[in-house]
Amino acid sequence: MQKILTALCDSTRRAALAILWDGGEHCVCELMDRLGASQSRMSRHMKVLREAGLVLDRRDAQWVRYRRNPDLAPEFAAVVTAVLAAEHHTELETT
Amino acid sequence: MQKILTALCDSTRRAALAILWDGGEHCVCELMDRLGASQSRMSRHMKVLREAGLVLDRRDAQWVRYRRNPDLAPEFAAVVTAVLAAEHHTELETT
DNA sequence: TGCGCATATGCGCATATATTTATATATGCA
DNA sequence: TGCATATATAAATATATGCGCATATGCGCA
Repeated sequence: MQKILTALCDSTRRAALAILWDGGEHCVCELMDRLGASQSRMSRHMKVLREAGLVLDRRDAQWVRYRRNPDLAPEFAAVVTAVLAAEHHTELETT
Repeated sequence: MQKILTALCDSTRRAALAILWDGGEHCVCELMDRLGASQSRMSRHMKVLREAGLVLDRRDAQWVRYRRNPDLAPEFAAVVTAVLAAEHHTELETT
């Protein structure tokens, strides 16, 4: 629980989760580009998400592809979904 | 959003929220006792919750009574509820 | 084997956050 | 007014977090 909330407490990590949450696979370089984050920064953030159990990674040739962890306990998945939904909601208001 | 997640990122604050989330009013001294927190610590934690918009306070004689903010936007209330539910769930597992 | 791309990590710095101690403020009551 | 209770806050300190830079590692390809 604590690790998950800590992971959710950073906007770059939430943005990465928002991209991954559809279930697709995305490599670190794609996330870097889309979020405008430096390489080391992106890598570290993904490590936090991985260690919180929110995402899984898989090496594919020279890339590492991240994806949502499908085995995340439902009550934790609900937290992530609620946070992403709330953020999406407020973004729409701000725009 | 950021303030709400920061507020949720501390176990003492989550425990206080769990007590307040039923809608009742509770003074700081009660929260101190129930959570085993020192006075200044409890006061600061409640300030974080208040500034995140999660709770409201009201002075009643020499006490300050805190309660859940009923006007919290539903998408944020959903986040809090999901977090408290997840925590409650894991507590049951651990016990 | 050597090179280049993709990713991870150690290190140091700056900033944020939490905690304790001490003190200040507000209220009720004698 | 003076004291007790309840709460807030300031100062000092410890700890955590995020970041960039440099470097290491893994992989494909020539």
